[in-house]
Amino acid sequence: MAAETRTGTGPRDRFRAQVRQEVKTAALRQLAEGGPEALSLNAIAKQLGMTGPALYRYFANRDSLLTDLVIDAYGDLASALSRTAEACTEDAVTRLTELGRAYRAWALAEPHRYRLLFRAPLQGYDAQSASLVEASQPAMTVLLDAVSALAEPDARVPEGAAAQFREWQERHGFEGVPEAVAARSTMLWAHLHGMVALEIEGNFTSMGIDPSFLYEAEVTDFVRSL
Amino acid sequence: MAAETRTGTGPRDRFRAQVRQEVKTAALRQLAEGGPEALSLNAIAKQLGMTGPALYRYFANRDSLLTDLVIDAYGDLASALSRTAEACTEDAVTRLTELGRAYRAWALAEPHRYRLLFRAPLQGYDAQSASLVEASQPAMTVLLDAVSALAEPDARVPEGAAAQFREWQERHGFEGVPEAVAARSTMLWAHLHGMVALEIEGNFTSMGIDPSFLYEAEVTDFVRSL
DNA sequence: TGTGATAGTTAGAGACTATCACGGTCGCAA
DNA sequence: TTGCGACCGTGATAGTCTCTAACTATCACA
Repeated sequence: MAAETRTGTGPRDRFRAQVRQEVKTAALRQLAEGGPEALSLNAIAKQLGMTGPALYRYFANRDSLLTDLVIDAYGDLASALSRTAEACTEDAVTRLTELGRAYRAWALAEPHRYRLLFRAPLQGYDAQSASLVEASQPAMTVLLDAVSALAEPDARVPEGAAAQFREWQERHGFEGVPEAVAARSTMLWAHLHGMVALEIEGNFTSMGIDPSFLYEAEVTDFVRSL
Repeated sequence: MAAETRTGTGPRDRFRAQVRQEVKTAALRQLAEGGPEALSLNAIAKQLGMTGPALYRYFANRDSLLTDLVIDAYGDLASALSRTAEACTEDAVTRLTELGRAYRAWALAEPHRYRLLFRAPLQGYDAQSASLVEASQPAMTVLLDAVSALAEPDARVPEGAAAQFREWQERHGFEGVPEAVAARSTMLWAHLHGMVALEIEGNFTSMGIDPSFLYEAEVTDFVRSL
């Protein structure tokens, strides 16, 4: 399969990597303009000055390109979050607050990529989904760390749920964290996602409301609840 | 335009209405199986025993059919919620709690329709979007009522935001409700949506976690915060 | 300098949305 | 009852898309 990513070092491999990158860039532009349905391999190829079928030398198919974009996006989100966490040298409360803001900021800056991440990550439940779940972990790690600095580790979690969280943590190497912290982190994620998802889909715009202060309230409420 | 919905009463109009309904039913089945991308007018027509172009007598185009489905779905959600609210004769706390559960239950029962509602309701910002926003109001009304029975009406809301909520309420006839209640209701909606959206996209499944207890915690936390 | 892997092309199958012109049919009014 | 007009459904067609196959040109490297 010529469409696989073999990481060689010859000039041909470097050329290959560059074209792949150009394809992805063009794809992101298309995504930003017309949504994921508008992503057309044909159009991308034309933009890069080649014919449609040439792209299949670089990506096995449309889904494969999308998967690549998703993985990149997870990486970007994670590094944006961890940069924020590291830059914030103050107390744990402001660090978590800043993290919440950074989450929204990233989503608003690149709504099409955010949508790509959390809209239907597992459309095909096959092999790829495993790598997608894998790719989503670093971002979760940042959240977990920030929450665990604040949450009381002994809050009670129903036994069944606790076991599920323990297993999940073991599977992904979050083993130092109490289940209560994992549960609270997941709820924080859900809170942030709820606001952000409604916002980027235009629900607040259509209400004529600027959700900034709602989001702020959301974050501070959560931090206070820990 | 033959594709418009003229509401006459002759036999021809009744036939027309029935075919439109059959088309929508087939569309929902397709949607449930393969997601919104899989919705194919061609396939629907074949299922109903006609050729593709015949469908254009009933719906102007693919988007028009989808818009119809969205409006129907809003109606269904609203009536599911209001049925729950009316059936619950107990105190305001359990009524709001039941409402939260009903919201999730509807979304889990028909994830494809829930997705249709909150995924990209305003893809084209033109005339249709107004009717979509209109269609989403009844469900919001139920939430507002249930929250206003509990929330303290004098909680402070930043002045700018308060003005926005006042305008929004005026536009849609929610005028009896204090702005603080509107703000809290919106946050409740965001909470519910956050959990539900993550759940129906399979994020908890891929974590191996049953989010039921998280959702319960979500709802009770919110009710307690009022 | 020759050879094999790779990049890109054209042609084409099989989907799809959507438009058009045509013929059949049904309802309704004269 | 009859005739007309509105409406339904069809086949043909344009234009889009993904993806495959066969072929050619080119480039790296031994």
